Amino acid sequence: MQRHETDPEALLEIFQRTLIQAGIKVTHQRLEIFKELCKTTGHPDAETVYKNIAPKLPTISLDTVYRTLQLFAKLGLIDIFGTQYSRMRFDTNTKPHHHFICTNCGTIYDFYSEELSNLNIPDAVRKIGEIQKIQLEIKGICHQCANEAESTKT
Amino acid sequence: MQRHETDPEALLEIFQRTLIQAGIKVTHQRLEIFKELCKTTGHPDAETVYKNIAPKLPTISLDTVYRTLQLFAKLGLIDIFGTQYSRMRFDTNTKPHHHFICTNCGTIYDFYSEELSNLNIPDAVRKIGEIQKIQLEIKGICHQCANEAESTKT
DNA sequence: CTACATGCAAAGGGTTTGCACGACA
DNA sequence: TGTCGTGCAAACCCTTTGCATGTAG
Repeated sequence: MQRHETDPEALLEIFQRTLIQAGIKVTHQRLEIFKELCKTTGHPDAETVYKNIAPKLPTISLDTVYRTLQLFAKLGLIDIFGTQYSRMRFDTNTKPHHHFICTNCGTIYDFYSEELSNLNIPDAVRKIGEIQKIQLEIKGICHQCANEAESTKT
Repeated sequence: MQRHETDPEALLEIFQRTLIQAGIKVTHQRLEIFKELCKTTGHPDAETVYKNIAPKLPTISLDTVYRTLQLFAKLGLIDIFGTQYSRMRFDTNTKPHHHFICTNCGTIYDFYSEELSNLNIPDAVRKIGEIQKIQLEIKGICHQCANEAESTKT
């Protein structure tokens, strides 16, 4: 079962418990970084987090923010977008299509579906902004990687 | 109207015409890079393209590949994923949700939809690999950016 | 022939790492 | 008090840029 909490206090408690269970110290920096993340919407980048907590922690450094965020991700407290396979990728496929992204090798597979290309978009989205492109993004492990893992087992 | 060609020759013709119309020279390098992209699936990164054409163009350099790919993207011949907002982004939202990504400021907005969280995934996808996570990714311009652009016009 | 494209090498920006000091349990 | 976490600075990787030479039209 997944955690679906939104209550700040509940989140903080989960945070503390998770760290303690993992034998990791609950430092001032880690606490502030986590609180900052809970507060923010818009999926901030490391520098934004850094700037926002700087008033409270004047001596913190950007690399601590990075290290802490990676730690949180390992503990399953947060999600990270972007780095693991953040190299630019290129393709000539200009037909409407969707993506299957292998989280192991980074390969992006295209697939097509008329149904998925004609989805009902909730009104909430129009309140956010003007839509240019809609794509389904499916993450998983491609069979090729799965097979390689299998054959390496031996 | 969008281009939906798959025939290699048709693609090459469009390629040549597009470059000529834009007053851009059809060099050996550009041609090979484009052909390589047409041939490949899996949205290669710059280095992969570079390695694949190296046998044909032993003196080509990686930066030419980058420059050429950016040029193609500007001309609308290809799509690029990843660089513009490739900084890592973090969030604590572990509820099932979808993303609206502003292509101007890079902000990621979350939205929710029960309907969209229970989509029919085509069988073709299962042939690619094991699914871990399904998210809709909507790209566009958020109202905040649109408003700022408006007020700057003056 | 001339302007544009390329190759080289070095710079740039975001992220990661090694090391010694500092702080939590 | 011992061990883990932090800050500093330098390294690292991918991508971009400046400049002189090469080449398509």
